[in-house]
Amino acid sequence: MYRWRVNDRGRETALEPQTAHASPMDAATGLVRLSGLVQAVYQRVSERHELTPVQARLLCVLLDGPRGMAELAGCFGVEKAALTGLMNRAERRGLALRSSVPGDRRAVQVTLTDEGREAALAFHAEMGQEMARLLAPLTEPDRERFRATMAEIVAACGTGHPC
Amino acid sequence: MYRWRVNDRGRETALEPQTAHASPMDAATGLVRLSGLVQAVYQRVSERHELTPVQARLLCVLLDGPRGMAELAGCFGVEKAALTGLMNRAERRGLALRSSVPGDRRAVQVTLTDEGREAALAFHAEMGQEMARLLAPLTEPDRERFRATMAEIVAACGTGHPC
DNA sequence: TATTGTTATACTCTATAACTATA
DNA sequence: TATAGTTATAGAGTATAACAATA
Repeated sequence: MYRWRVNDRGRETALEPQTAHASPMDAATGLVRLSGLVQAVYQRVSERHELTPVQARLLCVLLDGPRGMAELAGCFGVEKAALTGLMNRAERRGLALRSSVPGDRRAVQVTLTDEGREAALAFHAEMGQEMARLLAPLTEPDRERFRATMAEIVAACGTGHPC
Repeated sequence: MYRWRVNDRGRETALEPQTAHASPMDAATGLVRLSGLVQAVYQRVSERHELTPVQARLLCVLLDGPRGMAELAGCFGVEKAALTGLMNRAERRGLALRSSVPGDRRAVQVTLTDEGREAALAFHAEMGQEMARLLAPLTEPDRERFRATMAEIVAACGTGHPC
């Protein structure tokens, strides 16, 4: 996506342009590529910690405190039925567990195990390092400006901000 | 910037609600969140075109021209066995097809159907619009600077850039 | 022997729909 | 009735390993 270029004849260019960037990358392409980079790192760091990306995300959300199943489903933007399987696997791996909620006998509370908390913290720390490495080529002023602009975009788009 | 807003009585009020945190969003968090935003849009646009995100990506890659199965697998960073199922579904939906390669009777060439090309172009166009919308809150100079910085990051990290 | 692609199997993630239990 | 969560079923995407055909 957004990697190809169509020449002025409306024909696709051949396999060559992998390195030749005569025209600068447009903003849409930059966003998609940057996002792809971050996702790739996320997956790689997850694997390094023997987690799937979704599990890593679950653990990180739970670092903020216990959550209900429906709450987590809303967090992830998936149906609550999907959380059941997700939690079954997380529980089987000893990363999180369900406990009953005193006031409501329908509800369960999902909490991290000690192992899950350790994994979440380790994952989070390593992601921080990897993201810093991604920004390492920038000068400090550029980095700060980039950070502020990202924050602005996220804030402006924060309509449905799940978690 | 965006820290103050004038209310309907003409008075300046701080807008704390969700965005004005005591501590600003750090760069790593910004990258992960921004990436999440882009991925969410990618998925939403894919669904709007009755594609899965992976199918949308496949079609967009194929806009550059025919590709072999192993080549596509490398593109996607997955095992070639995964491409078989991916292509089976794409072919079943009439988006792409396999054809034989004259010089090599082992190989197949994957090409877009007319329908697949239309879908890819429509998807690509809409993604461009959505990404522009994401950047709409920025001032023009900020947007240009942001674009340039993204390009710099992607270029610097472009060691393994698949496609 | 190396490469291209497929098949078989298993697992994760997700959606939908129907269901139970509780509020 | 509404809410919290589960079960059942289906499908997409992926990995691994074994395989076929061709180079």
